[in-house]
Amino acid sequence: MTSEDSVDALLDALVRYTFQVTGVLTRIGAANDLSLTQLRVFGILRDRRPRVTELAAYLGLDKSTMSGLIDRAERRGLLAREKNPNDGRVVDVFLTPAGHELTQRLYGEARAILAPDLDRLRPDQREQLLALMRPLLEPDS
Amino acid sequence: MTSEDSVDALLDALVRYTFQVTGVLTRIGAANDLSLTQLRVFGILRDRRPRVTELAAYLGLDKSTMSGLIDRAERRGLLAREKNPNDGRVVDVFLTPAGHELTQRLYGEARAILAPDLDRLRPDQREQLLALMRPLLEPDS
DNA sequence: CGGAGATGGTTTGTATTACCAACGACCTCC
DNA sequence: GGAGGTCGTTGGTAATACAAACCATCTCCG
Repeated sequence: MTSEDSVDALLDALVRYTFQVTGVLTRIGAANDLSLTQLRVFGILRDRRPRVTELAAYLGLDKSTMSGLIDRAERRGLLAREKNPNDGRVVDVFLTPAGHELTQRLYGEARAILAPDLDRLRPDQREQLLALMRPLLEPDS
Repeated sequence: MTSEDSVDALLDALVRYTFQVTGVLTRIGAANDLSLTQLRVFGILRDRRPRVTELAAYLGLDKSTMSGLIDRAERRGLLAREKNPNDGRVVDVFLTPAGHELTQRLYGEARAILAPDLDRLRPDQREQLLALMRPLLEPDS
């Protein structure tokens, strides 16, 4: 059962760290009039162009929640909607240049806050951590 | 600059994974009528007995937000308030037995969902990941 | 002592986030 | 060329979040 314990301890650390990062991101967002959810939206849109329903699925939110979320961000010129040419029902969502810029800037701020932690790790440890983390980001989960 | 890149890539992976875990926790919470924020509250209270302001500081929330949050959870018997005997202004917050039980159960659910990912790592990799992660959880940040 | 100022938490008011149910537009497939 | 399904929005309600104003309590200095 040592394997069980090792999973438990790791899970605990991951969740704890997740909350910690969440706190940092919440503060950064607040400083820029963005909620954590909007930050998550932007994080997803960085390298994707999903339809509304896909976006909702990624975030675990209802599609009706997405409407308002997209509305407000669109009104601020940070992202945009576009009817999918292949299917008239579908609406694709994507970052505007201003949205990309803002996202980049916020990631920069996050970096400035979180990086000092990571800097405490040796370069080879960082590589190791990254390598260990990659399988956790696989699409299947 | 390879060191910079390594930090960037790692930070990106961490944030991405954080969002992934956040999604999982949001779903688990929703299945139990709890918001992500409440989950975070319970996560903190697992091993602490903070005053309202401390709790707000941990979460990056305003103290006025905490009042309602605590109200609702208290009404459900999951946590409780108690006047601090040393300072009449201060209100300490802590989990009730029912709250501890629920928190335990939810962590069990999170484990059931996230553990399969972690199981894909070899035991020694898990130890390694945990060891690498520990310094990130130090109090200072 | 005794009050002035600071701190801790709640209350009030408003915007955002989130769900569900119902709807209108569009697609699919027979 | 419908019937039924899918996609996104709208309307209604509750929870979440902030800021400002408030009362109670504590601190500390005269």
